[in-house]
Amino acid sequence: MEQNKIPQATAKRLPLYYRFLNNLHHQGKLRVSSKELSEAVKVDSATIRRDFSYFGALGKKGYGYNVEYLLGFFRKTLDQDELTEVALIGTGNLGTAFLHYNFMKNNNTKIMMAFDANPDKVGKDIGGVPIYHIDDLEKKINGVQVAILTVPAAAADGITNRLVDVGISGILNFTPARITVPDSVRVHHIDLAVELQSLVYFLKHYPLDTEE
Amino acid sequence: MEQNKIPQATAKRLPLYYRFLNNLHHQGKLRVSSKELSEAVKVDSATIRRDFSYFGALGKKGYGYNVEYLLGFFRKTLDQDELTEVALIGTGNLGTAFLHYNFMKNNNTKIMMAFDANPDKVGKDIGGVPIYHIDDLEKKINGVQVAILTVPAAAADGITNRLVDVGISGILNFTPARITVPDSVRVHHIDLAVELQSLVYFLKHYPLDTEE
DNA sequence: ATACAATTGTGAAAATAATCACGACTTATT
DNA sequence: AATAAGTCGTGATTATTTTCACAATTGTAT
Repeated sequence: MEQNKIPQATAKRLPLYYRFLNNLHHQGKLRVSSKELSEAVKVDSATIRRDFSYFGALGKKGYGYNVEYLLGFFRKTLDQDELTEVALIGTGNLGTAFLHYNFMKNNNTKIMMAFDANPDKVGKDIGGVPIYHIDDLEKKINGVQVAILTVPAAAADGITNRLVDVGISGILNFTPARITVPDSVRVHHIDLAVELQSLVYFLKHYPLDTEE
Repeated sequence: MEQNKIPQATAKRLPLYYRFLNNLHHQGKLRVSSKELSEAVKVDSATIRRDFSYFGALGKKGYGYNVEYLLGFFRKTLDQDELTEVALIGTGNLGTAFLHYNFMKNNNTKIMMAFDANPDKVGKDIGGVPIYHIDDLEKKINGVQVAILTVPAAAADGITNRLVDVGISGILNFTPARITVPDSVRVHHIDLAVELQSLVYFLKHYPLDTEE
């Protein structure tokens, strides 16, 4: 389960590579070079070759990479044969956007259930995902390892604690709150206001002609 | 407009610091140490001190940082006295989430207008933001520097080209498409499926007890 | 067969970022 | 005053990530 020593920066790019390889495969493309892939995903070609090299020699010199082979390899590496079950907490607009997003298309990842505090929403479903009341979190979540947190900031800490207690492994946190969890739980923060503000800062302070 | 040499990693954290300083200020806190701030924003305290040090000596040894002073300093540094106007393209669930988000609360950033292809939405407004037809993009967008792109992937390239032609400076891209722009335009990609997939990968392949 | 063009995989170098660790200074306490 | 406790700012170090650049290999064309 661990082919160790893959740099984090590389690991973060793997799902991106995987999706584009899927696209290429659907387009019927048989081979691809790091240069082509580079133009598609906007990552330097040397970086792509380096990333791939952590998994061994996946390509052929003078030829490039066989799309089908590479795709198969990444499917295994990204555990795409095993379904990952996800719960979504908070069915506001952002949460609803996730419920309509078909993660199964490219990734073997499925939102199994959603929770909300609003009784009008409970019992219905969105995008085929049933909505339960947040009070029933402990009763229903049984075994789900990953949670997407799209609740109001004020509710973030309370729900986080309940998720931790119920044994969640990972949380994708879209609230502005920087939640506190034990070391055994992994949290990725995506802070929409920070992202916007950060883009603005770069625009104003960095030359309009270079890097990233 | 450029106090150069701020590392990108630091620049990305500035909006986060700014928001938490705002919180502290609202709570009536007068001083704060890098250690306290560290616990709140989940960034190592040495990193925080280093980040601040790029702007000079903002704190006092043995004391910490004066919240009000630091807040004022960051307000200037982040150009919070100048309004940043934003346009949002695509008022699906994700776009609507942004329209309800009050960026003005902490940041002097405002979504001035939204665009959509659906005639049923055109002419209405969401969260006080008027919705125009996407065909009127060139007519209406006049002068706006930043766009948030929350359209279906298939529409991303076409709209990007139109935004570039109309002289946009920055795009916050939420579509899975890796859009192509000239060097004079800055794009930040936030790819929801990749974020989710990447979290799952880390869970399965990295020891449940260490870093980040 | 041979030559040419394309493209990988990777050692080495460079760039970027995080962390350690401590001297210097500030405030609080006795 | 003197001492103790707290905290910054930063030189130095370490870690991580990106990029360069090229020998080795492959496929294609003649």
